[in-house]
Amino acid sequence: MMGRLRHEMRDREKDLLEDLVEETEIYTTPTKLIGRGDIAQKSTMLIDGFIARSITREGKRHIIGIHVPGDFVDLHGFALKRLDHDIVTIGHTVVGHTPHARLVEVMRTEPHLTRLLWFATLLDAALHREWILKLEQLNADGRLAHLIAELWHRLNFVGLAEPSSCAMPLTQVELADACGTTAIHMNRTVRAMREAGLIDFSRGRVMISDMERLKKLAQFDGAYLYGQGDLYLADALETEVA
Amino acid sequence: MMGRLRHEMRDREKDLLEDLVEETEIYTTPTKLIGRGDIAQKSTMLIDGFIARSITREGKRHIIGIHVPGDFVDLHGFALKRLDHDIVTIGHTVVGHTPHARLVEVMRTEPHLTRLLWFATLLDAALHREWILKLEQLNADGRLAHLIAELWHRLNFVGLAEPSSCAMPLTQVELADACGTTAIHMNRTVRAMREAGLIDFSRGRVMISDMERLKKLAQFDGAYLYGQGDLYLADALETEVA
DNA sequence: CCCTCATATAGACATTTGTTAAACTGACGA
DNA sequence: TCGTCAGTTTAACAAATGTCTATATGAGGG
Repeated sequence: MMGRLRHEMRDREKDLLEDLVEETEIYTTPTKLIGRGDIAQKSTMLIDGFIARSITREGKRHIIGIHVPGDFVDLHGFALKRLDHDIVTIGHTVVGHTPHARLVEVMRTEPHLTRLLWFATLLDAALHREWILKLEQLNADGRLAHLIAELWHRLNFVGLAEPSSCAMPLTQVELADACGTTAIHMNRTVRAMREAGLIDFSRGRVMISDMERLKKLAQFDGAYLYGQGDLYLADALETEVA
Repeated sequence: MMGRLRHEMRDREKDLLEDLVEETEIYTTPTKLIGRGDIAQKSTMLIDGFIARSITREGKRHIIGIHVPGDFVDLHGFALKRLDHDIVTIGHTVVGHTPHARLVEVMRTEPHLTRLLWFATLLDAALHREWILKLEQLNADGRLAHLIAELWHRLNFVGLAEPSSCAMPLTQVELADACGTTAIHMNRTVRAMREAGLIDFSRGRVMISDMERLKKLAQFDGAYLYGQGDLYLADALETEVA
């Protein structure tokens, strides 16, 4: 969740952030990086691929958030004693790690970067609110459309989207878990949207044939993603340092 | 969202927090305190009553979060440029205000309290995740049960719940908006749960006849509410000051 | 090359939920 | 006291979604 904050950083902070990430790891199969209830000693930065936050209850898995490259996946796990959900990789994934001791050090010595870390968690919360709205407001096709539109925009923010396609390695089961429906109904939904000429999946990518219609179906706004220049306090506090 | 953090504070910080709140206001009718898109100059502390975060889209209102006394309602609005949703009062409500300028001052001079403010927003995010799960996992009766169980526990945290009842001034329409269903279906659900001897509403309160059955129906865990002693970083950073 | 497994697809049916329309209740002000 | 209005309740029907069962497809391993 740091990717979209880069433009708020000074060069020295970008260097600091780079230094925070170490111990790069690669996963090619679905892997649970951190489990619910674990007390993590480090936070995870997603470098390439996708990561889901998920909770399994009554035998069913639910995906409550998806991360794209550039995101700090479990920054909040650094402050809250134990994580309330699992962190699992999707597809081919590369992650870096930051020991919490390093973050504590940053909080002591780098107040401005500390605020950016805070803002990163606030952006997470804004994404959560949009997911709540998506689930309350839309039915299955709208939810799928919304998920695709959101991921395309977020990937586009970090330069990883094509004009009418982007990576989408989620299986239909995972799409269902993220939309609060069943795999079978998700299959119905995918088929209907494909036949309607809206989207198409192939080899881990999604082709978006009609972005406008997709966004309309999803009632997708995008303002909640908070693009550049939307950070308020960053400006207010900037004066203190300048 | 500060209520449950009080036990993490030192006396001086409690005083500081008290000082932050000023300009107390009382509302007896539903009032929109802040609107989506507004750039707020102050944050709102809920002192008594209830407040909902809501978004109206396509003529339908959706509630994406409910606050209880002791919560800092829009702390995030202090960092994000504009709020992504409305803040509306429910029933009889008393709020206090804190100018953002005061919060900026706190961030500069009170690092420990600043962290607690951060944690408060992280607890909000944890609540959001539980709402996502509730919407993905449960159908209407489970969602209502979950909402009631959550609010009872949160009110209990701040000493405002009776053993088998608590305030619940939401109308059935509002309950529906918070559970992602229609008012009519919510009415069906309320009736079924009343006939099942689970709950009963009367005069702005809900009686919980069978808390265990209610929690089971809601698959309610409660761990996500993060009771006392669950803050991790607070301890880690404490050593730095001691 | 075939086997095996995860994934995708499909049909039939049950259940939940949405929609529309209408009536009922209680609080409150004219 | 009588309307008025927000909130609640009910019924009948339509649409969306879940469940169960079964088959098809496609990639990877033996």
